[in-house]
Amino acid sequence: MANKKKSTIKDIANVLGITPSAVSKALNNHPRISQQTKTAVMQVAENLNYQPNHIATALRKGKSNLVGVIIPRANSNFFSSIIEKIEDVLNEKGYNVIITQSNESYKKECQSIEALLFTQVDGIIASMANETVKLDYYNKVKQKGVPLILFDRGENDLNVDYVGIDDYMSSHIVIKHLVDQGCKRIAHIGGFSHTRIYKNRIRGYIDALEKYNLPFSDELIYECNLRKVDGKEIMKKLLDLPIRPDGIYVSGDYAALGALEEMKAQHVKVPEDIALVGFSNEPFSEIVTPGISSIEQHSEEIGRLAAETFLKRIANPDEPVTLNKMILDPELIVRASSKRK
Amino acid sequence: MANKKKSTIKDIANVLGITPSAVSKALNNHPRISQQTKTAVMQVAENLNYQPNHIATALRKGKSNLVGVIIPRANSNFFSSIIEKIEDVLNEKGYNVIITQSNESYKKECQSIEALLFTQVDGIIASMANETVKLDYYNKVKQKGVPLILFDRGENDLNVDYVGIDDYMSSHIVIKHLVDQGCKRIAHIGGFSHTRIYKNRIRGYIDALEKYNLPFSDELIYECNLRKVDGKEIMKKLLDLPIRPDGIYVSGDYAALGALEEMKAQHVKVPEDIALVGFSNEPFSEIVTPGISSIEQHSEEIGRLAAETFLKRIANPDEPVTLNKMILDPELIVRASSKRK
DNA sequence: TTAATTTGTTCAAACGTTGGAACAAATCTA
DNA sequence: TAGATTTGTTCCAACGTTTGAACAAATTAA
Repeated sequence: MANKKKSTIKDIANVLGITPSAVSKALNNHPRISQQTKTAVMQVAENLNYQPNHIATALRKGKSNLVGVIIPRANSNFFSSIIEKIEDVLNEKGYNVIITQSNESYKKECQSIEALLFTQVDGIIASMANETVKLDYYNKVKQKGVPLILFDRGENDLNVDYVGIDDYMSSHIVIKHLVDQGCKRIAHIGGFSHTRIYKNRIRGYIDALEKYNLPFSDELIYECNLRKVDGKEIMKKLLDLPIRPDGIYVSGDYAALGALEEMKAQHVKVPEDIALVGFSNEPFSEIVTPGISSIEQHSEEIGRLAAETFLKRIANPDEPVTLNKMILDPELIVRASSKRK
Repeated sequence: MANKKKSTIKDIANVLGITPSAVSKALNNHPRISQQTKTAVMQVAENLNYQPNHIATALRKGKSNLVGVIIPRANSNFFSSIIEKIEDVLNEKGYNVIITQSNESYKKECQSIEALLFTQVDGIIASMANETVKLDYYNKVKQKGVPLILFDRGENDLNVDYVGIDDYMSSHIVIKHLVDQGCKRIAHIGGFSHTRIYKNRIRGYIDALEKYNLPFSDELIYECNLRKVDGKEIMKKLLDLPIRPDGIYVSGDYAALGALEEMKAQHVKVPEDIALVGFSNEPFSEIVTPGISSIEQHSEEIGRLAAETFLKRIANPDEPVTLNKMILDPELIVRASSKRK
């Protein structure tokens, strides 16, 4: 039969004929407890199969050792490797990680925040949903004094720590590459510009076009949810233009895939007729034919930095929180979809 | 300035000049508390922006309202939609979900279990890592009386609730389809047979071959980690055989993708020369060219059932736990990679 | 009118752990 | 040898909530 009843610090104390607080101190390696009792306590704890009650500790200490992570959707390599890294770093320090998905919905995101605050997490590491424009819930987190770290999808106005890549620069890198490959008319399939990262990529795209003296017009730029279907449909419109573009820069690999599919369907040669570059280097991008060139965002690095920033915040709770941006350099992985030479 | 100090039940009691226990009862809608005080308490709670301290409740009640979910890797549509559904169902009932990834590693999985037990979760819903053969840690969960529900990657020997599809039947469906398409020599790229689901698929494959009087030999079957590279390498070996197979059944879409890539590289026509069927219907499977036929596992349904089973367990804690398998029917999505007619 | 019941609240202990204050015993200092 | 210091432990209150028992007041029953 399983020994259902859990043993507590009290049980250990009873066995040894000492007080619970002595046991507690022994377990926490308090300097004033003799080595002798410490080893005795360890021994008995082992025998009784003692497991500390984390909840009691949390109540007493006023911290839960839980960190909440909010992501739009786990269903991408980018986010799942960030999480993996965050877990690595935080588990090391005795924290557990609660992951919730917003599914790109503002409402679900608010619920997640509520739930995490309710669970008394010691901090929240989040990437905002596409839909999110109102910052009220995030402000609530800040107000409660719960450390908040944003990554990838952030927002300057919140004035908190942020980890991400340089989106503006990414666009410049992509456009330069396409220009180098001989593209003269480059379209952009972007995310919605109310999300900061997509806005920056759009800005970067427009500025880079100007820099290289390329034509820009409204018919060359689209904003969407960046799902595969979105890429496909927008590609359709782009192919219907009187003058087709000869290069496409897409802000997400799923959408790029959709675009690629449509081009194949219409027998457009990639990259000869139209060169294609995606974003975030999903595993399938290297798999499809032709492989899709894409921007690698160094997700592990982002995860590591986000976790470490949280730890730093916890260590210095009095330090005032300000906008603290950690910006990593993007890297373009060139594949067949844009390699003409 | 933010009002840092959190208000407690005591504060409400002080304002109203009643005792904390009256407040607690009012908040919990105790029948013996007058409607009058109830509304008064609600009012004050609202004013003070009172947030119940979940940890204190957890300590007092002996339950955390946290449910742990262990998955091999979030990086697949299958797992991320299961999680989404589990969250849906459990949030509804006031539970929060802690997600951890084992990354297919036994060691990481054990750590996850430790961490979840340490966090005092009220139950664990898990899908086992590929690597896992020893069940000691899962037995520990059972022994502690923490409800354990397995999905997809389960193990009969644990004698707990299990939700998954009929893997044996899946193989039969796939083989029948390939036979219908005229395949005479079908190979299988499977997962490691020490994992129950992969063993069942292998058994199904072998039995189905026999049923249709098709040749079987050791050179036609491989076990691997089902990553893209694995599929690619094994495909290489299959193409080097003196007599090539004319149909390939792969136990995972990533590996199927690798196999497809290799066939394209060697100018094998798919499905004319070799027909291909994958498993788990990842989003990219319909995207690539040719689209990969695949088994749809009804992930939302699996998630829903797993969560509901947990709730049932919690509601009837005294009911003895036994092997309780809930098996869903798989569905083959036929795409270009295997459609010859 | 008295006893029994119902209603609304308070009391007190508990959940398991922690940590500062208090205290006795042992050791050191001058 | 008295006083100061160190060492090892106990004491006690606290973290915020819950809950059964107790109790007084109000209501009902007989």
